[in-house]
Amino acid sequence: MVPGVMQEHSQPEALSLYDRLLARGWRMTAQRRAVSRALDGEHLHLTADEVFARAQALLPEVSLATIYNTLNDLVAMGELREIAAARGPARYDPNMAPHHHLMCVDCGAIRDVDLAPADLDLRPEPGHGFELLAVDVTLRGRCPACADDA
Amino acid sequence: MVPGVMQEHSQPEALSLYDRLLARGWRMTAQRRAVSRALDGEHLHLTADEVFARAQALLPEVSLATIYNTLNDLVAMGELREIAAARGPARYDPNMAPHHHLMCVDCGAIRDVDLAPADLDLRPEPGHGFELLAVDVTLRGRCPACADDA
DNA sequence: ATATTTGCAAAGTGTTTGCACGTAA
DNA sequence: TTACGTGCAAACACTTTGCAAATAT
Repeated sequence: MVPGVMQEHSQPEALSLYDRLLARGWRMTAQRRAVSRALDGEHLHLTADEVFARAQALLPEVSLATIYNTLNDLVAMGELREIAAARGPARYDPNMAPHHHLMCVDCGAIRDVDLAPADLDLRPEPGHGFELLAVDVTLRGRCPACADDA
Repeated sequence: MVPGVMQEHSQPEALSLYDRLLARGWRMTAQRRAVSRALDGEHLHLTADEVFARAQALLPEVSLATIYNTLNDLVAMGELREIAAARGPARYDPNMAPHHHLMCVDCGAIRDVDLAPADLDLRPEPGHGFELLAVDVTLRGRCPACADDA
């Protein structure tokens, strides 16, 4: 695969994070390449530490501070989103397509859920004068594995 | 108003947090009274520090550690909930009736929203085998004040 | 009387920052 | 060449914890 070359017929969303960053002309470094590759994949909801571990596997000298810097930059650029669901360490999701999350209250496992956002966005009522920008939905429950244990 | 005496015709939700705690036979101390009174009111979404400030106004010797202990106890008891929306310091909501939140992306102000939970709960589909327990909805937008500034 | 709660201060997480050095463009 | 990214270590914000003294029941 040739980085930076967009195929005419592919959906833009199909590009990897790394390719999207190149396409944007983002100043590329070994560290940023390691981070963006660490975030490659579907249904990923990694913490900064997990991204760090994956990035280190690709580039052992990378530092945690750089992981944080890069994650923050990506979020500010709109190429990554911070998941609202979790209380502890922040979790990051490279899938910018609209979707929501289902989180296990016992083990913290997160799955993607493709609820039609229309279910909620259609309601102009609850605005209270707010200009509505986004709707975050987090479903909470017990995953099959934890349900068995209980 | 007589604490601990439940009126036959009032909805149980109408009791103040303090009264609910008494009714439950919770071991009451000056500190816990100060905290539960600090949380009295509608549409409150206080941080631990804010609860601390309000509790100090009622009982100057109260400590922040006790605020945290008490808030955690109340959450564990199901008498208080931690709002998922916020990233920084945790925010606590004494209103246990089902409702959601609308948060200003600029100033962080939070308002309650009474979306019918049925809008989402009706969908058995996205369970992926999970036993669904709750649905958190956070609407994000710009509040009237911040919209004017921008 | 005694099991529980409190306060303090210290430790623990998770994240950010200042600054000298390194490097992509 | 130089504006920008990186690494380190220290600082930071928030929360939890261990233990001795205080207290509700």
